[in-house]
Amino acid sequence: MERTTLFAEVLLPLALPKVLTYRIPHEWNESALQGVRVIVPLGKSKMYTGIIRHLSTQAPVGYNAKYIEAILDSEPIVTADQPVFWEWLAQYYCCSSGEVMNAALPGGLKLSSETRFVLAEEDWRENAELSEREREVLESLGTKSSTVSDIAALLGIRTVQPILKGLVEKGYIFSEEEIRGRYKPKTEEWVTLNEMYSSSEALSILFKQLEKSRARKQSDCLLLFLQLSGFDEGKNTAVRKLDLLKNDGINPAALKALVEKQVICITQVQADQPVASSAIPELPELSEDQLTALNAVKESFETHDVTLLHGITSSGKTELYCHLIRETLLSGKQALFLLPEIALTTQLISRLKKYFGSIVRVYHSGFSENQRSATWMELLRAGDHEPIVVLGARSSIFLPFRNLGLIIVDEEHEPSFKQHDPAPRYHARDAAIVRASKTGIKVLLGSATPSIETYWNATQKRYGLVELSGRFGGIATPEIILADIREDLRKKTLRGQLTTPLFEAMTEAFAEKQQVILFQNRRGYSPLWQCNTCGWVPMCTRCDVSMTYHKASHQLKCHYCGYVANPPEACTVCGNHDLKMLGFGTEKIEEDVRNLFPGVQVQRMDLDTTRQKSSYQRIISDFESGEIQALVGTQMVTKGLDFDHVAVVGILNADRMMNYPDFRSMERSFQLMMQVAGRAGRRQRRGKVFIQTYAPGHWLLELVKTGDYQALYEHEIRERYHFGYPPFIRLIRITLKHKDDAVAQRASEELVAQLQVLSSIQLLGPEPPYVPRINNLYLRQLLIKINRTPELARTKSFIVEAGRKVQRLEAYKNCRITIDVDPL
DNA sequence: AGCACGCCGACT
DNA sequence: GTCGGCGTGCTC
Repeated sequence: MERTTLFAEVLLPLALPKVLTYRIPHEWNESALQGVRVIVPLGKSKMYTGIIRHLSTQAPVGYNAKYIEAILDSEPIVTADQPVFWEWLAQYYCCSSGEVMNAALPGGLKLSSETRFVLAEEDWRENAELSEREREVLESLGTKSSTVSDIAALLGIRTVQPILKGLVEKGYIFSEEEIRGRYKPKTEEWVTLNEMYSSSEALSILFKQLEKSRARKQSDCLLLFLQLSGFDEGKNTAVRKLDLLKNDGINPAALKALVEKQVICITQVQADQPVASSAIPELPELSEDQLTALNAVKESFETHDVTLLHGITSSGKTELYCHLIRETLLSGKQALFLLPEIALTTQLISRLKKYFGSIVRVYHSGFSENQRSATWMELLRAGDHEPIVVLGARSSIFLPFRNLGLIIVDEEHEPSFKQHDPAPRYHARDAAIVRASKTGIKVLLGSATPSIETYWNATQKRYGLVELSGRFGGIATPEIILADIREDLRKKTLRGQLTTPLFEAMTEAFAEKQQVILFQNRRGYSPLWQCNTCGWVPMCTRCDVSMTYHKASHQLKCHYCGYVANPPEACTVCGNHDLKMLGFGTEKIEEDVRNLFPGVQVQRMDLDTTRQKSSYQRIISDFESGEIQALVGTQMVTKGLDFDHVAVVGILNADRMMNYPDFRSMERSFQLMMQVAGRAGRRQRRGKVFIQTYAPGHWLLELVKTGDYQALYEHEIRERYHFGYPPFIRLIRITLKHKDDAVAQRASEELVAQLQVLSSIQLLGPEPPYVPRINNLYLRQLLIKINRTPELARTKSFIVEAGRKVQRLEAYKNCRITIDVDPL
């Protein structure tokens, strides 16, 4: 009889332009389902994990489909709506669905093969015709198998493929594909009684037989099993193998014999996850303001899917979120709480865990692949009404919730919600809103300083808006003081980088056993060295930026490509030894504080001091315990930290961020400064915030001083309207990279020419960005402004196609083009 | 992403 | 010459 042959369109986690079609072996016709994972060969020898998107009986035309190698799941690994969501994201953010899948699935669920080379012929030494390198490879394979990269490292060359190929052909080695799946769900072995022996009669016969064959151990074992399984009470429950074996006189051999006689069966059962205790806890009561706001949010959800909660720092948004989460869980749905990555490693987690206990799952890059895969599988297998709340970074919008009811996006304005590189360059907040809109999920955006776009959506009634005012628990807003750096320069009283007012406040704070946080948005010691004679500046050899001096390691580092060099003894142009340092970073501030306040414990917190994951935690807890009195850091010190004894906060150079050439720089600076200021004086007393500046009269600083978000919004939205920026238009940024500056320029001009035909867009550029060369590639940027048009999707595909057309041209084919939709 | 193929400089 | 770097194109 003729059997149907099935073909599967398989989505692979790669930047492939389309899905690939594979053939399904007949014996798997029944188990090949949409949404299950399969292992497929791709190219010469690699195996990848893919997901079946569609099944068809139609053989593809023009090529012979390869067979799928294995089916990994008996049930779909994704919920039905997920691939649809992926495709939407791929289209919106101009990338392939494979790239979205790659970002969505935790690593542990993406098995792939690794080619390992194994020695086949022990007597290779006899052969005199082997080259030195071949001998070296065979020698190392004598002890253990290796991967291609192992061998490349061993030989110190890159092209090892020909050598290996030669050895395979000559029969000295062979390769094997080892499929590496990193996710191993914890399983336990459970023992059950075979149906045959469920009656007392059958059992007594069995016992007699065992006695006859002197299988004493076996009958002991069986007896104990029956006891544990509650046989006497007429029950026949399964018993954990471990529980059985931990009793004296029970040995594995006896158990094995019983299994062989088919008296009992041993089955692998997925170990119990810390089962979500379905009890949904009570929460501390809300203040009157919070309760009013909570009711307002709920009311708003009746007419809006998305609501913005605008509440200043420590106005108690978290408690409100918790109540909302609780109500969602009570209604039988699940909740997702999105936070910027960095805020996830802090106190908030312990707070939520305290409230919700085992219902909470945390999901971000700090967790192992196995743990993340476990969370994924747990959500997938959870009952529709199982109460679960996931606390996660941006990638948790991809989790397979069965019955999601609420998404909270805290610190909605945070730029880290947007993935920068690699594709998909998605914004988790926007993606959450899209995911929610298709399924009736409610989204709550929370921020003390909402992004201009979000606030605009709220004022346009597209989103609901709830204002939460008043600091929670009677904490006073900090006093903000502008410290004029020029004044200290004139009087020559600048201490290191500290102005007199900041210095004095710090002195007082330390005397009163209070703590200080200093913020400088730049790491290293000094970002710029300059020859005092000729003006020469040490630059990165691969990028067009000056090298930053790091004193601790006594090195010059490029913050763009990571290039490291030794600091020059003298100017390489004029030979003069007179080099001066301009500008300052966190390292310099740390040194200043150490010099100015001997005896005060200072700690720096930036990328350089938190390379290992644990060090971040350690610094936080040392600061919390009071072991450290002064914390000097970059952005890191601004996120999600609450400390009780911070009397003084210093922002060391407000001007740099305000002068950054970007249409969002005022908004950003305002958000950043408000956030840093919020670290001051959490309880008991009013904290002081010093903003050091060369321009104390700047309008933005005045607004920061009064914390006037409304005024900032009014100002910014007018500018955005006037100059044509979001939310009034949509932005797409195209970056072209080429090793030749002129080619990059010409290619971008060609792209402009291609795009000129679109009537609904305006083009800005091409122009070299702020840093015009990174890693030896010259950059050009093109900003596309798209008017609000219903043809957005078509415009985007036109842009993607235009990019491809440019790349197809002979002269520009090795030009790299990246498209960033809604760039930040 | 990884791997093969093909082109070209700098070594035996 | 040929080894090995590097760019380019394809993968069902």
